[in-house]
Amino acid sequence: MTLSQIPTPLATLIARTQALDGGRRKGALHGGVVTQLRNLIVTGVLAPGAKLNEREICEQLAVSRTPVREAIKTLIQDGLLRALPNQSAVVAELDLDHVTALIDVVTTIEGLAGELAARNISEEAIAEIGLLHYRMRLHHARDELPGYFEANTAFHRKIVEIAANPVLLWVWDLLALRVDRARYSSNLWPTRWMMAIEEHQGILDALSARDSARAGEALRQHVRNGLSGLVAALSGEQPEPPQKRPDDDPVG
Amino acid sequence: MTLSQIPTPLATLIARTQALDGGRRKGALHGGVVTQLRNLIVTGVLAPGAKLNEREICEQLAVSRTPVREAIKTLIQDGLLRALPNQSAVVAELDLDHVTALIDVVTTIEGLAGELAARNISEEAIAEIGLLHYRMRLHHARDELPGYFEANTAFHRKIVEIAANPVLLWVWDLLALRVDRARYSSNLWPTRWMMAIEEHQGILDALSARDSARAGEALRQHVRNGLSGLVAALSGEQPEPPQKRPDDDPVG
DNA sequence: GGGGCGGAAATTGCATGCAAGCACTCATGG
DNA sequence: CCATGAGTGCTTGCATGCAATTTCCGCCCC
Repeated sequence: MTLSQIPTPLATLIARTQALDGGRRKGALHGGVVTQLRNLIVTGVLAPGAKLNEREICEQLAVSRTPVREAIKTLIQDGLLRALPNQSAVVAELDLDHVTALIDVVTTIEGLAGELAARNISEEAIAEIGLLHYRMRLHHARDELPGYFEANTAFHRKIVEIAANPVLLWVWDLLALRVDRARYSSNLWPTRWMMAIEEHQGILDALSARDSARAGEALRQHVRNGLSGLVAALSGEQPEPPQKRPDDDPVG
Repeated sequence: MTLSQIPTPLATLIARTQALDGGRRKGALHGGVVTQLRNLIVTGVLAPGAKLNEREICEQLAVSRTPVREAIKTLIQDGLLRALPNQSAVVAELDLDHVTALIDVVTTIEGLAGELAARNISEEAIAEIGLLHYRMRLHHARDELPGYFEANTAFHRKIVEIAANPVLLWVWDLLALRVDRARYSSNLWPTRWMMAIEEHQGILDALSARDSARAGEALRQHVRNGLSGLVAALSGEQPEPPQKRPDDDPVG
């Protein structure tokens, strides 16, 4: 079932983002296509298992096949797509097993980041983290989920940046793609908001105190809690059984 | 300084590997080019900072630019190359800082792998690990460094496989590229052989006993020792200080 | 002699053309 | 009615052509 057979939200979403001829600098197409497709996959607009037809993407993004092909290769490397030989790449499945597997790895990585960050952190960095924390609280108070998401990602990434370990940051960025994807495909978050904010406060405190062990442990707990809840949510709701497709229900 | 200006070991090495038209299956060129270039980079044949001229690679590998371009993009994703806009990709530097940064991350990842593996390990897997351990001892006894390298990598990767966490394996594979690269660029290993083998024995014992904590700790110690030694070696020899550039030394 | 500048060659980035392989259809036989 | 197989169209994989940008070189000016 290709995208052209459904009302193709792909088209509308891409159209809204103004294709990607904004900059028109020479080397911008490849990166632009990667970003576009990545967002579509992470946010779930392109459902797991969906086939990516190069030709269609070319038309929607108004570019030729070359950058699209390269972008697809990139996303395969990132693990967001699966490659089948001589066939369309498909959006990688979001197995429960896979998300479960993420828990241990991300927990470990973020724990390490917390430990390292607590050692290196400067007053300025503490202030930046605090700023992001309060941005999150603000978004929470206003019930602005997207803003909260963004600030949350920035908060965690900032900690990894403070850890001042480029390899760690690189790995974290790769993992964050998958975490975000899982996060977007679940939508029970309000229940964890309060708890997450308290945990963030604890992390901030530990970092401010430059307590390496406590920061690491706080982050591990926080990440494990979050991802475990996410897995629970996914295992409870994700089966998405009556995801009625418009061309079903032949009676109507 | 392009490759064509030096006796281009690239050519000879690639020629020896019989280009890559062996299989001639349709979808084999891209992967083949990636593998070729990756090996050249990891083994150090392509020195850090070297520019990769697409045209030259095309000629040497006897393929067109399309698969080469895609392969370069892939290697950029892997962090083995750095992309400059509208310029040739260059082989990523092998900063001491970067290798140092690897220590913490790889240590943590392998430690996690050890913990998980110790829980899941089957009798068959124990035997496989033991087999690899003794293959290493054999290669050590025979002073066969390449064989030892290979078995060593297989030993560590097998542990990660036993951990049965696909995300962990994915991350490990990515990190292994960098570790191998650093390892190839250093060449003091004989001094650590004996110690490494003892440590491997300890890891094997811990895994056999299904002692998760001990296995994790043994692996962490082992990896940290190895990588620290590697950093020490690199910082001692690698600075390649009198890498006299022909246009230096205006006195001469 | 040194530094700045103009132009040409070379290189990357993107678009397109062509062939091989897979999927889908439909007819055919059991 | 179901299984099977040939034919056709579509899709990917690779090769190649064209434009923009960088780089390199020689030249000119100071």
